[in-house]
Amino acid sequence: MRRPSIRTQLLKGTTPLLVLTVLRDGELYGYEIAQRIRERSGGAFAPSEGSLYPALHALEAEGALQADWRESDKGPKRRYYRITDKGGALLAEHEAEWASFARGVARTVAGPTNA
Amino acid sequence: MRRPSIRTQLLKGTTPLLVLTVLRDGELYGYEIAQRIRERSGGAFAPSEGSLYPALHALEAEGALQADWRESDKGPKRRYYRITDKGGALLAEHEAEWASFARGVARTVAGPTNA
DNA sequence: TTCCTCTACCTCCTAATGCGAGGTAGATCC
DNA sequence: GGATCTACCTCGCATTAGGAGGTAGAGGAA
Repeated sequence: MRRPSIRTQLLKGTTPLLVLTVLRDGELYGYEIAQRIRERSGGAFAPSEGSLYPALHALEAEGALQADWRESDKGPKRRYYRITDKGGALLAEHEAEWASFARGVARTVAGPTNA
Repeated sequence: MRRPSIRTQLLKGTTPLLVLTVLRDGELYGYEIAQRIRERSGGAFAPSEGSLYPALHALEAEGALQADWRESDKGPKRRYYRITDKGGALLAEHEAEWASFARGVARTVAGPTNA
């Protein structure tokens, strides 16, 4: 009954934040998004395809992302995603939530003695 | 189909960390644990009973917590929990995981420009 | 040609878990 | 008796990360 790693549970809910974050700096296609997240997190996160693609589709359905297919000269077609205004607002919301959440954890873990 | 708040998803996986943290400073019973978490988080977290009690039972089953029933002079019996050595180790693990995770998010969200 | 590999997309299923709703009981007060 | 508060508990739903498996194009090797 190995528990499925603490990390996996902590990750829940952060995928939209991470995806929107890397797309803030320009359009990318799926694989690239995963790579960027891996790079920028310093290797801490490596989203699996099974979680990344569904998340992208959900964000697109929500209107947070816009996407189109493009040919590649060296492989299959790619689906490029870019962030919309709505996505920008959602990103801000996610950032705020994350900040408040992380602050809450820090405060709780921090000290036994706090008023 | 309102999405169930970002916060609810972020919370996943943090309950053991929060519970073990407040118990590090002394034994408490269920309701008290919830109150302490609420206080210490500055109101950011207010674990529901539906998530708190199952989490306590799981931690106890894992050997991270030890518990016993005691009478109260002003209400129903209470179940007091205290942290074991194993629980201390688990807490350390959760703290480390959290720290690394939060660092990863911070790094990713931080800057478009990082090597 | 045929085969293998790499890129790039996708979906199904399982496991974990927070939460709301609902339920049991003791104690106190009107 | 009835209401209310404390304190415990469980059930079922919804969300979501991940692994496994599947499709398909392009390029190189045998």
